[in-house]
Amino acid sequence: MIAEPSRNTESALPLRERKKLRTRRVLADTALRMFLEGGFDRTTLDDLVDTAEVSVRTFFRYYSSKEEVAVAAEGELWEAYAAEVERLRVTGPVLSHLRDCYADAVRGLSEDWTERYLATRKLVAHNPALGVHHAGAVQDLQVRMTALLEDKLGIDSREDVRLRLVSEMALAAVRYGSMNWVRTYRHSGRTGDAETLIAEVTAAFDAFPGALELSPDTLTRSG
Amino acid sequence: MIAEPSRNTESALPLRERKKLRTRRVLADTALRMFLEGGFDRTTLDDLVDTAEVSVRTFFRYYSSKEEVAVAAEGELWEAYAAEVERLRVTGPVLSHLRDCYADAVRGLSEDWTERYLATRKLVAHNPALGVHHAGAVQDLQVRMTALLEDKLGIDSREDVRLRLVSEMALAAVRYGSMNWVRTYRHSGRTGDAETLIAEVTAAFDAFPGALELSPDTLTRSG
DNA sequence: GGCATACTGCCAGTCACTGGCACTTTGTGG
DNA sequence: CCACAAAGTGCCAGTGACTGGCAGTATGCC
Repeated sequence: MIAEPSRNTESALPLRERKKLRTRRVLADTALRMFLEGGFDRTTLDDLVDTAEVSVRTFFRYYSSKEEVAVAAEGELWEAYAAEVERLRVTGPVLSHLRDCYADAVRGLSEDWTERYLATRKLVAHNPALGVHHAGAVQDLQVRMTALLEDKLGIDSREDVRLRLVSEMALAAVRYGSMNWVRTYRHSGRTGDAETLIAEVTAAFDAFPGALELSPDTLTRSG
Repeated sequence: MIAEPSRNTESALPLRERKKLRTRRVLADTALRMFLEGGFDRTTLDDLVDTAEVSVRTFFRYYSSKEEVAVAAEGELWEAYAAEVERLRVTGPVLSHLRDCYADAVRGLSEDWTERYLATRKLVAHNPALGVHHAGAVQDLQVRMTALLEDKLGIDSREDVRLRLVSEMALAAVRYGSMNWVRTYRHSGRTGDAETLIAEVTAAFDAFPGALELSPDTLTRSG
């Protein structure tokens, strides 16, 4: 649920803050590596904290669960996405706006994020418990984004059905686009790139009008 | 993830099966009652199984987690929904088809289901852990429904973006509609009724075209 | 350098969840 | 009616995630 601040301000912080940031990062990196190598279930928290050289108690001051540290990279994305939606003024169709915010958010992430994210997604794909946690995080984001849009547009989502549906659709597009992106790299050792991810997600956003009309009669095989 | 068979066949089963069904039901009912009265976190599994008069070991032969038994009523709905989608042939727009399947599924559930479902949703609303579990269950259902539609329509969801988006939209409508329905009864002791639930969800389904165009310019306050 | 504050580690505990084995109950065939 | 196999259940002794409390240590501020 909590993510690193953006990359450019890293070194201008007081020593204590830099240390915390570093611990946070070491934990996430170690976790990702160990979970990928030894499996999420078979790697115990004790193993992890020993390797990362912190105590169990400290671990829980940084991450609220074993699941959360595993998907830390994804958490960064959600933070950035929410921040971008909060930052920009809405012009034009809301759905297109959310599509563009996603692209901006991804572009603003640190250099090595793409690789960590791809690894995270592969991990999630192999583990049901992480899948559940992932679904929960997306749901949280959706609640958060709906609240942001309510403020910005001055609509109450309880009165206007469309507002909540539009954020549901946005997250659906994000989920679906990323899934396709991950699939591209499955079994290949290649590292993904951010622009391809953005392209996949954008395509999913833009496919909404067509999806509404999908029916067995009008079915063309290729779509 | 597992639900009771439909109501009409209950008594025609061998003794052993009826006993199992009864245990399953006792566990779900007891859990719902105890969690509502004493809180989900503060009620331990030991408390629950003592009251339900089964051993811990047996509990886990019926439900895979404390969370699952708490949302058993919702599990029944997902089972029924998936079964309905599997049963019926798709005619006309897929989204409308999924909307109608939902209505049929709800109508096919047992008499007291509505009340249990409403109680379940209130419980979920108060507990983050249950919210996460709920999100995971919806995600599972979505994967399952996508697979069903792939078979029925002969499309590969990896090739045709629209197929997966349509099931994302269906589940979004279901989520949103039920949320509104639950909100109606919040704080009131009244018990909800199934037709109102169906009406809310149907309205959400039908609001999709409008949601696509939602923009700050074309905003009418009422929607 | 001294002090308040924040961060960390250790300890002991709770609780969800699991494998293994012995026991009981149910359905079945002589 | 009585075995006998199969299915269901309970007990026990674990493992592992997570938490509260307290004492020790480091950092930032004067």
